[in-house]
Amino acid sequence: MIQRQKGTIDIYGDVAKKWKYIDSVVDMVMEKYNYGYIRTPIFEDFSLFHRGIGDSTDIVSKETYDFLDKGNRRIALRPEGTAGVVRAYVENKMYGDAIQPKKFYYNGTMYRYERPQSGRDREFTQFGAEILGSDDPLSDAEVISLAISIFKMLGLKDLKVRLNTLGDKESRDKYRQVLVDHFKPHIDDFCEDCKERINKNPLRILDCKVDKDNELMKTAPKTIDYLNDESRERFEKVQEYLDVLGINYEVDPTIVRGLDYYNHTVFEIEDTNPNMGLNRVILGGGRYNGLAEQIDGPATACVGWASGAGRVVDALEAEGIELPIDDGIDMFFLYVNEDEKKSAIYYANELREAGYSVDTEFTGKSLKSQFKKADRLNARYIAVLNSDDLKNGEIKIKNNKTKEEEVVSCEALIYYMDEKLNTFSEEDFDIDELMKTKNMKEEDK
RNA sequence: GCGUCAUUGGUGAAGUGGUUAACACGCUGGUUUGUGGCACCAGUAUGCAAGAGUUCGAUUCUCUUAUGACGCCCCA
Repeated sequence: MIQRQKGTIDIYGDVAKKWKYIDSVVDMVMEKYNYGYIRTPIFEDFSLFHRGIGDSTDIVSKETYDFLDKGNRRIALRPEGTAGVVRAYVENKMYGDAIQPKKFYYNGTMYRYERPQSGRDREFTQFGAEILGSDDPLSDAEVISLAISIFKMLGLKDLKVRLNTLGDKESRDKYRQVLVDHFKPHIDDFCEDCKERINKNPLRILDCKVDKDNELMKTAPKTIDYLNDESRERFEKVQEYLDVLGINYEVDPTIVRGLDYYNHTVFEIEDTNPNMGLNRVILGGGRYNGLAEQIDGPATACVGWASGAGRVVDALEAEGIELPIDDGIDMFFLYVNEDEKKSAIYYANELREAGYSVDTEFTGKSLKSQFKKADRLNARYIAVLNSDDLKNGEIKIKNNKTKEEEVVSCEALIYYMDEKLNTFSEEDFDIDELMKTKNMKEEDK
């Protein structure tokens, strides 16, 4: 049997409805914040992701999903969304557009050649937002606020925003050296991995799981103490804006980014619900003022984040949040013989064109099993077609909630459904009441 | 790339070196010859991830491969 590829998932049924709902919330909130949808290719030239990453991590050597195509081009499946967006920005010379900065969002699949584990697949979906062309601290605060808006809209409550700054390049380099000086003399007390990290990526020692209780961890220098004045003031501004926006956050000096095009603000949002697995971070982002230049574009100040949709689904699950997903169909048609079947497809089609969700059986099974199916589909109404009724130009409609049956004339079927299912029926929509409140508001003015 | 544990029908699963692979749900049909969701009855894996080996004989033991869960590395 042909199986699905390692680290990939099939999403269907009720789970697919969740994903679709998340997508719709993302679209809606992004639009509110005036971020334009951008869609870049899933595969790119390998060097787009390779460039500037260097040998300090395993990223290139083992985690990029790459291959040679038939034209001997080295292709990489995108491991993240930002590089493609920046490439598109540079290639299409968007830095020349009248409206600046550019604000984009994306939502799509990403690929990493990794061993699957909890919260980690080889193909996964991320949505993300980027602001290209602004260095103002407000842009940092805005993207965080945007992220919180999305998660709030979805109903997530157990959120924790962790914030840190790496400072500018000068501060960053200085800090790195101080950190090495701090750990180096005692590195023998640390785990094998940390002995590697001291040379390759010293910032990562800070979030080592093995040595987290080591005394040197607690006394380790903090990025914040090695910022130059400009970087410090910048970080304070970001926090001021977050305060105005009413966003709770906590400054956490262990949040780092390995790649050297990152600077200044970095942040993560995690779901602290105990039902989440070990991988609780549902969003990560930061400022990457160095990236555009690395791919031969003009120096461009950028900030953004990406969120793993799969982990958001996990978080919704962990918090036990029921999404307002419309379930069920408006009408299910039952029939037994061929003439009734033809009427069923005819009227089903009419209702569908009138905007109702309708289904019917392809093969006439027993009435019993058709009733069962109507129940499973959560049909609000059931049309029981009967040759004798049809001869009289009538259809029997059963309300599947109250079990009441009514005989409706065929021509009036759509009007009948309009009356029964119209969401703007007089019961829920009292125009007089609305006018009253409107007038009151106007009086207030 | 490394490690631990797992893989039995449509689903949840029990089980054993030996001629019929429990039980439950679901599904199909019937009791009820066109009004269901209840009840009762019947049917529903020549098959135990794939391949190889050990054996008189393997779903059960061994090895390889694949996949899954979880962890390490890494996490752009």
